[in-house]
Amino acid sequence: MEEKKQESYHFIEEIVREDLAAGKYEQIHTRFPPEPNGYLHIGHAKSIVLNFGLAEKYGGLTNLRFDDTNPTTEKTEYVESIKNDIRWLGYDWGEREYYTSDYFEQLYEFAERLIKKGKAYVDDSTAEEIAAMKGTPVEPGTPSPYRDRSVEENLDLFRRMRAGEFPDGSKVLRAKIDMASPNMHLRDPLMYRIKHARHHRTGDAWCIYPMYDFAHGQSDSIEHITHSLCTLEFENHRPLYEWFIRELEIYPSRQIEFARLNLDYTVMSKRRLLQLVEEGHVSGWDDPRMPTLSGMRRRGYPPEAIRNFCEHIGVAKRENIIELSLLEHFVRQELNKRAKRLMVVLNPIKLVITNYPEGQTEMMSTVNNPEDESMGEREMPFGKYLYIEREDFMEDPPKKFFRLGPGRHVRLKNAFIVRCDDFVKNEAGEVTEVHVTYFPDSRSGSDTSGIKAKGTLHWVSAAHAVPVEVRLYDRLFSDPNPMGHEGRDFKEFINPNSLEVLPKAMAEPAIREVEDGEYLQFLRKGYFYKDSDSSADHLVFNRTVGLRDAWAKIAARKK
RNA sequence: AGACCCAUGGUGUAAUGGUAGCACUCCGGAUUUUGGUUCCGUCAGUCCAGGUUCGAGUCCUGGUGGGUCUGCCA
Repeated sequence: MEEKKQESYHFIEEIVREDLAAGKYEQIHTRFPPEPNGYLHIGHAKSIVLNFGLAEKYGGLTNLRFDDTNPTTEKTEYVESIKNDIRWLGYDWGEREYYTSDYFEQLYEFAERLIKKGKAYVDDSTAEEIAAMKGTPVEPGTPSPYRDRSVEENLDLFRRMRAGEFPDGSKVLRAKIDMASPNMHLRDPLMYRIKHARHHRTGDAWCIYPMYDFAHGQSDSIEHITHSLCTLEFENHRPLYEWFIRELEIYPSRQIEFARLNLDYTVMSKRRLLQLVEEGHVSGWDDPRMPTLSGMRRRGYPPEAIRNFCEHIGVAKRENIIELSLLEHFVRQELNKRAKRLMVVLNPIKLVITNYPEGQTEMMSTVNNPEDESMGEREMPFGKYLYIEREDFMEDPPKKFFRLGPGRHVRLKNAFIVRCDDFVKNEAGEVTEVHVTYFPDSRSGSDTSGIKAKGTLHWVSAAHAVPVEVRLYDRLFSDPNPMGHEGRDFKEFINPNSLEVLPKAMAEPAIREVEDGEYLQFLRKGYFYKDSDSSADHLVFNRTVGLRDAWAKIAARKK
């Protein structure tokens, strides 16, 4: 018997399927509409995957549209980084790259149309007056004294606004809807404001700019977007979105809202991220600790992992905070398949093999990736003096410690089994050297020693070691929800130890051949990625994410 | 205070009136020359109160809790 597993779809996909089944559209058309005023973050990735993914799956199209209606915050620099990030995620918008600013003339014409219908008017009130007359959710607003200007006067004034006759803030164009609506967005919302500012694309052609509410839905309509997907905070805007479309009698795009992505131990708004950058809490938008796509790329997150993550978190209307461990799960899943294994000792301590001939070097063969035979093998030099991880030796180890301690045996990965005989301390009481004897007949692949070693250590030949800088990262905030504390600033929760620099880790010689963009695993230490700060003689590696670590859990529990 | 929206294990998400399932996390075990990977398993959930129904996580009513809105930002 074949058990058919019922596929389930999220509510937006359900709507799309119903619309398609009902023949409402021949094909769906979505759009990803960033404002070019900052860098994309993982929250945008959810929207990108949703919009592009849906269209891809159902044979539709997705437009990339820059929502550039505010000339004072937007820059071409951001346009480029946004395009770069979308491409990196693996999506292609083809020729469909649009700008709301391309529609300024059309939007202006829409506005005149509403004025002529008596549905829009020019208001000379100040911003403060308009705010005061707006009322509150429980008290109706009061109509502006300019609300009943004639169509002719409104048209004349609006044209003169466009012509640049009036200074910033002196006049606005408002939709004439309902000053008593319980929905504040319907209390004569602003459509246009005067801004004598240079726009990054239209230059000085305009001095009036449409507001979001008078630009977004209309742009969707112009592009014949069938499903306009946005986040929950626009829910209250939907009646207005529909009002403009109805009054203008233009293509009826449909707005559907879903819950934005939140991750624990970080913040996810451009404003907050900008603050972290400007105040120097991080090195930039692409700091590897940032939840930006550029930060994650620099840290070594593969785009496939981010996509998988976005596809698995679901789409719903309920507020959520997703655990970072879920994202890390997808990162590890991807990296485990792909990362080239290397041996790098992060905190070195010297290991001396007392019975190994002085000056001798032999090559040890090791696989580049046990998960992928096609990645081949490489040779590692082995000698009398090695580096091992400081934490792999304990003078007085507890029971479950499978590593080195006086009298204990351990396997040096892809080499020999050694027994610890002795160790050397300095005046400060720190262990500086560990002395072992090796068993020549225990060589990997031809072990006839019969000795069992419970633990396996990574190592690097001291004579061939390449010093590198390693950067370890922890979560940016020490609180799972830094924004969730009323009356407290999110920056109070910044984790002061989110970056740890190890200036002199010791790597095997193969580290020199690591290419830019290559995914790595430093054996037993985690996944790593060459940082852009690297130069030929100074290599820097970011730890993308650690390995799951059963011992760390046991050790932590003991305390 | 008013309108709109939301409520399922620790987290996220399914179940479209008919056996509450999946993933992550946690915990335990097997395998392992990475305390990794892989495999197996355990614990754990429908906000509350009524109602409709043979049957309610699902529908209705009322609560409670949370979110959004009172920007010439998007």
